[in-house]
Amino acid sequence: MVFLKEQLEPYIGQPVIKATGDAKNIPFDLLAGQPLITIETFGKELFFIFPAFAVRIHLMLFGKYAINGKLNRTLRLGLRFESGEEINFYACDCRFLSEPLDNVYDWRTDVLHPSFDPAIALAKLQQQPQKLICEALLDQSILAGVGNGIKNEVLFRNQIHPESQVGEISAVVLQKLVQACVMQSDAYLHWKQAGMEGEHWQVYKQKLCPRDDIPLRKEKIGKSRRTSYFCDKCQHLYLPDVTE
DNA sequence: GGTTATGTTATTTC
DNA sequence: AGAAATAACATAAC
Repeated sequence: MVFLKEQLEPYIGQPVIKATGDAKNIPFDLLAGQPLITIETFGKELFFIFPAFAVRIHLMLFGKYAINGKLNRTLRLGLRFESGEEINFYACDCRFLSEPLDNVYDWRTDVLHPSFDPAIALAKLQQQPQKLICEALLDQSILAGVGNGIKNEVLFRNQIHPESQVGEISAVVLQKLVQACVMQSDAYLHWKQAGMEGEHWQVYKQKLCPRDDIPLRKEKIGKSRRTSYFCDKCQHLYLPDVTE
């Protein structure tokens, strides 16, 4: 969402002339005339901040947007600005927030936020020792913004098997993983900015392990059944010692 | 044409 | 009641 925020920065300061769409819980009439104070992001969420409220956008799996254009589908939320330019959102989740964002979001958990605090992420990971590492990294309350691609890349690059249990991984290694999530998220943003999205995945959506050319495993792991791409040969599995 | 997929929340079930 | 499983949403690509 940071990528989208950057593209929308020209609209900051402009009043919304008209708001349209089929989003529930969005007061389209109230939006008209409101000046866009600023735009914020938290993980995969984007916020349009107005003087007395905010509008939250989450693209989920299928969300799309068009800047100064329309897509051939049902409009969820469209904002036209004073300059005549507009932003249109489709198939996304929109919410109206009347509470200050600081009361709802802890910016220190957002991997791309300047105030991200790795010590908090580490502590939260250690509070869930039974969790599988592949699920823990996707937990938005621990590492907001980390998605399935970044999860797979971070685990491969640190040679950690996705089915490893958090409690069996040392603090030093967990710390490395947290750091890697930040670096990988940062790198992903740079790829997007360079228009080279998808060209830098080492394992995500790939067939062969780049280290030794053997086939990668692709499996749905854990309660959330999200796909993990991994190499059993390169990635070490940390499990409790069952020899009693 | 069936399955899968950058994700999360609501509902149902136990 | 509360945890855990399942459904729901919505759309393009393989």
